This record gives sequence, structure tokens and C-alpha cells, in this order.
Amino acid sequence: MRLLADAVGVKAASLYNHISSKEELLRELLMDMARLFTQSMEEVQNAPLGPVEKLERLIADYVGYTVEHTDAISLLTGEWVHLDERPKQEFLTLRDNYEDGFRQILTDCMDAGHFNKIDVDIALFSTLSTLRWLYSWYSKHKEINQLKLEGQIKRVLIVGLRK
Amino acid sequence: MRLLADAVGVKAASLYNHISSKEELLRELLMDMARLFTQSMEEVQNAPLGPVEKLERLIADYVGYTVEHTDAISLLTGEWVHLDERPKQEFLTLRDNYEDGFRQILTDCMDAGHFNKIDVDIALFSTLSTLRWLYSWYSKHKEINQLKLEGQIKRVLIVGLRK
DNA sequence: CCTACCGATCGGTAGG
DNA sequence: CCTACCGATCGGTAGG
Repeated sequence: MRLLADAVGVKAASLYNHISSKEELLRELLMDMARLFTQSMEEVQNAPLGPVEKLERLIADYVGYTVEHTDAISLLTGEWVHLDERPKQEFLTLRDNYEDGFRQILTDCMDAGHFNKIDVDIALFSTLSTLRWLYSWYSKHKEINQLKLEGQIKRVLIVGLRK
Repeated sequence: MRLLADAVGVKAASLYNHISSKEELLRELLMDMARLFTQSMEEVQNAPLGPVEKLERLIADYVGYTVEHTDAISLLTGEWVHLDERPKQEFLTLRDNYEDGFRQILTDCMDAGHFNKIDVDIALFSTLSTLRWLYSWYSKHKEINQLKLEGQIKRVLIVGLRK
């Protein structure tokens, strides 16, 4: 909180005229992001698209959020452990729902014959790993064109490396 | 240190008869792991194999280390930031060398015509993201067969999702 | 917004 | 191995 106050140009105690606790600050940040992803998932689920196009939309949204909210996204993967019990459960419910939606779309891709039938949990984990840690890569490569980044990520995830 | 002492069944102060500091403990853990990966890279680089087989060996080694040293591996990605300046630079040098070796093998795969020519940094980042966060997935799926895990990870990374 | 200050916690030391 | 205790740091409050 002292570092944060320094950055804003006030004393640490003064921050408490604006927020009620450090945890609240983290909570609002994380829940804002979680709601963004929930919205992305709902829109994609309700869109009149095939499963592969839905997956591509999810990837595009994730890359977009990462480019637009790099700093907030950097907290999303690891910092939720510091939330109080109640908000932590709320956050994890949204996160679980997102993962379930993602898993279902991957399953649909396989069932429709577009994807190879592999362990869907491994496909999900691998895809989300790349998306979740994109922010750390992007932080050092901010000069890259967003559309190019999006295209390359889709390609490496969906088409794979092999020619 | 108090939690650690509790787990071992002594008082916190007694730990300092065995180690000189908390940082030293972290340092030895991380450097042991870093040396393991350095060894893996050197063996693969010197093996009489094609680039795709080399990549497969790197993936197999990473999966193996994750299964064998899950707890230590869980510290490898994020906790090096807490090392003192000197050991941090040492660690990062080993890490950079590993990444450079990995990047070169991916480049070789593309140059030999086995892989599509995409941005090699994105291919590297995506592959390492999956491998680096495998431990968190594996912690919840310890029942999976190691060879199956290895095969599925290779497949999702190299062949991709698409049929 | 600030000064002054709190109780808890942390890594670690002294001394036996 | 232990007890006793340290200085620094942290999130946060009181009171103006």
C-alpha cells in the first residue's frame, strides 16, 4: 500500500479515504476482469457459429483483453488466492464456468469431426496455459500488431507446429 | 519459516542450524532444477537426432521432471524473483540459455521443412507456457499415466488440435 | 489530505 | 535442539 500511495502521490493512510481495504481493491480488479470473460463466453455461446469459429472468437477475445488490460490480466491467474473466502468462491465460480464453457466448445469441435479426439482436459489446459501467460510475453513485445498476434496464437493452438 | 519448522517438527530458530537463510534454501532448490534442465538441453543438443525428435525429447524430459519433482517445479516459474541479485542473474542465465536452445531447435524444425514457418518467438512462448504450467494441472490429475500424458502433450503442441 | 501510531507477522540472532 | 527477543515491514486506525 505504501508503494501504491507513492505512485499516486499521497501518504498510505490517505488511500483509505478511497478504498476500505487492500483486499477490496484486488477484489474489484479481479471481478471486473472475471465479468469481462464471462461476457465473452456468453456472447460466443449464443453466437450462430460453428464450434471452431467459436473457439477462434474466444481466442481473439482473450488476446484482445490481454492487449487492452495487460496489467489487470497479469493479476488474474495468480492473485485470486489472496481474496477473502467469500469473494474467492465467487471468483472461482466464474472461472469454473468459463473453463466449462471452453471445454464444451473443444468437445463440440471434436464431436463435429473438426478436431482430433484427444483428452479434452489436456487440450483445454494447454490452450488456457498459452492464453493465460500471454500477458507476460506481450509485456516484452508490445510492438507486435494485435491482429498478427491473434492470428499466430490461433494458428499455433489450432493448426499446431507441424506442417 | 514458522510453517516450514512446524512441518518438520522443530522451532523456527532451529532451522538456522541447517540453513543460513530462507533465500539460500530457495536458491539451492531452484538451482538444482535449473541444472537439471540445462543437462536435458545439452544432452538433446548433442544427441544424433533430427530437430523434431529433439523437440520431442525436450518435451518428454520436461514432463518427466514435472511428474518427478512436482513441488520443486511449482516454484521454478515464479519464485526466482525473490533470489538475491547475484544468484538471480545466475539463474536467469541458465534460463535464457535453455530458452535459446529451445528456440534454435524450433527454428531447425522450420528450416528443415517439418514445421510451418511462424513467428518462432510465439511458437516458443506457447510451447513453454504449456510445459511450465503443466505442474498445476498435474497436481490435480496425478492418476494419469506418464506416458499417456507425454504423448498427449506432444500431440497437442506439435500436431495441434485440428484434424 | 496529513501525522502519529497500532498490533501482527516476518526473517533472523544471541545465548545456552 | 530450545527460549527469548530483535528490528523491519505490513495493513490499517484515530484524530485532526
